[in-house]
Amino acid sequence: MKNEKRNNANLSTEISEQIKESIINKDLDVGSRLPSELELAEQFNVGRSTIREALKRLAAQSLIRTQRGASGGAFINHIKFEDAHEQQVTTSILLLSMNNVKFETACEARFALERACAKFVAQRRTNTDILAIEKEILTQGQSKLTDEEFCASDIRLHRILVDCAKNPILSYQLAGAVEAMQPLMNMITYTVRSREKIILFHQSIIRSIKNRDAEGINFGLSNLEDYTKTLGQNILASYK
Amino acid sequence: MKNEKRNNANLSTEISEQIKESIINKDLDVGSRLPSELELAEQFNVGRSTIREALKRLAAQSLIRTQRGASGGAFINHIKFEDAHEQQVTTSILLLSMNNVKFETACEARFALERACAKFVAQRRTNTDILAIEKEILTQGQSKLTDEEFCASDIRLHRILVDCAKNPILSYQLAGAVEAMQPLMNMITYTVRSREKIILFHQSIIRSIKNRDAEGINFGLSNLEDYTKTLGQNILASYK
DNA sequence: ATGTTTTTAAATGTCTGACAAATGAAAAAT
DNA sequence: ATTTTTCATTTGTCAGACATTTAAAAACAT
Repeated sequence: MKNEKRNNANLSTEISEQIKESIINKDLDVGSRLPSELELAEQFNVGRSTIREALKRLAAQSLIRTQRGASGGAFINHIKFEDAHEQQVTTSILLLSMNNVKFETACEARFALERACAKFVAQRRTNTDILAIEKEILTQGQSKLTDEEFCASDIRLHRILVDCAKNPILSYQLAGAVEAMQPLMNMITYTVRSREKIILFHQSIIRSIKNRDAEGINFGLSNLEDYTKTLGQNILASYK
Repeated sequence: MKNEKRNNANLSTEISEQIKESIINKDLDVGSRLPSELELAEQFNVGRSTIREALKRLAAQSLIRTQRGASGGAFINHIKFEDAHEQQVTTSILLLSMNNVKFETACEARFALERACAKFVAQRRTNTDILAIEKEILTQGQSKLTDEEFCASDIRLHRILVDCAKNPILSYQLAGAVEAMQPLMNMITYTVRSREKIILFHQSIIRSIKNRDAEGINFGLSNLEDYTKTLGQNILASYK
């Protein structure tokens, strides 16, 4: 960690980039402690506040965590899937809303990715998974649910479905696509009629999951995709 | 943007979360300017350095950008797919390396996601796309390439393939999965024999793309997946 | 000797005030 | 009318101070 090239940008960015590189290149081990802010300030020949701003940048990406007190400091974080999940979803939501992505486009991506799991879901689903999905389907049948609650349960169901593939990478990647759709899906009005149809699709899908029938899962998902797109037609060109 | 609930955590985190919420909820429009650091400090009743640390956190997630000078300040960023891409890849790389994800698991996810694009690639590929892929295949035939260069071209080829689907969400999501694999793939030694086989697979895939044959693309990708997994066998249990 | 309390030192968190540097706009000079 | 200069605003950086947290060391009591 030298204090070379401080060319163009501001110091705190430069420094945070350098430390980030060191973490990616494994020059710094997970769990190890960075020098104290005062030491870093001396090493990089900058003020303490500059170091602090650099560290805050890294903390925002959960690359480090800080602890106060005697043997405190900044520690290289072990990034877990859950940590990354939230940020992934937030970013995806903003990407959808800021880039005028059509409902149809987002829908297409979401279901295409879900279908990518079908093969593994059929192979690896456990009975616990099935119970969890069936519970959501039951929830969705309750007529007292608000549109938001119905939608939330729908998203949960699809999350469970994806997790059935038992591949953490798939789960992580798809979380962005599936959960980022929630704001869009929340704009749909779920009539009694449409809820019934969606639940029928879900029941068809869970049957295929039970039977370990990948083709059937795909078919059910495709049908659901088509129906979701028609429901989304009223959300015209783009999501504002 | 009030200064309510400053419960548990430290102030700068609290404040950055509040502003982040305002951005997600569209209380603050894209492109609009936040109050100056001094004004924010007054509003939140904290020091300027606290505000600055909060803003640095947001900047690290490219939620805002800052400009110096007279009519400068912090502006709500329009997050584009390219902006999010780099962070997505970095995070994915760290997730893979820090969570002892098996090569096989990462490989499975990567190819499953790529296959999810096949249908759209077959429908939407342009002649320009095909030329770009063929160029990479030619590159890969040059024997003078180092393993790293061969691998880089391989990754580029698959990026182009994914982009053929003309769905920015898919491209963005898959970039993480595909490019994050690069450090793992770089550990593979590409013998003359294995390069030849990979190129054969690529040629089979590009043929199917030309013929708009989704099934064929899937088949080619699956074959390539199997072969990649055998190549990766020497990378034993996990990526260290 | 052992357990408890107090003290201490180290580290981050926060505030204040100062100055540097960039930048756009207004004012002045040409 | 055009160019130059000045000026005000705002972020970037630094330095010093104090608050707060925390673990370990020291002091104390049992």
